Amino acid sequence: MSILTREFYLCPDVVQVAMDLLGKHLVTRMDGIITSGIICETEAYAGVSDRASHAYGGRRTARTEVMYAIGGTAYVYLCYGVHSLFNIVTNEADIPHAVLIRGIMPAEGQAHMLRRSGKERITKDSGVGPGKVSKLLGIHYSHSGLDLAVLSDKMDTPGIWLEDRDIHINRKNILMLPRVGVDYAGEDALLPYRFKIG
DNA sequence: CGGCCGATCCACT
DNA sequence: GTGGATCGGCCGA
Repeated sequence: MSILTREFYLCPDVVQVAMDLLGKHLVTRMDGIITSGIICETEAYAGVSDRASHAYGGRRTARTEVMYAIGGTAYVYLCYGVHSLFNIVTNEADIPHAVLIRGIMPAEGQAHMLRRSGKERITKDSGVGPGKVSKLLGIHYSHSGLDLAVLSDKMDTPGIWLEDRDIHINRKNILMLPRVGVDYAGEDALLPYRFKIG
């Protein structure tokens, strides 16, 4: 087991990072409660040239400013007024690449996940859907800007990080698909920037 | 300041 | 398959 370090997130190829994240554990510590899931679906957002990205054209707003932070920073935003969507900023500072985490397979703390989601059982798709990822793991848009590579040692502060627990996903088992919900992006909506374990 | 709308989810038909 | 929920962010006036 090893915690993913800054080096992992600094990779200049956001598409590569999106694929490498499959099989990694996404772990949160909220109010001292640890929950985690194995990442099974991601989407890459390729910065200023990507019409689907919030940073397209170099746009900077109060919300998206964190996308310009150094790789390994959390970018979480509110979608449809209801869902917090969790992204991992990648690449060096001022290059606003990000990977949206679209799905996890619940691992540790499943009882807490059930409580957070109001469901009775964990099923195969309990953690599939970007809103559901955050719901299960207790991630809120107020956590935007958290550093995923340098953890606070205070148990009572929110913590989000990733772990490599030696799960290797063979490239042949990665499905490459168009991204979801980005029809407004014109030709970029067709890019195969969505990755899931097949 | 007002109005529109979204990198979604779920209940309901 | 469809539509409502729900509200912060973004843009135009």
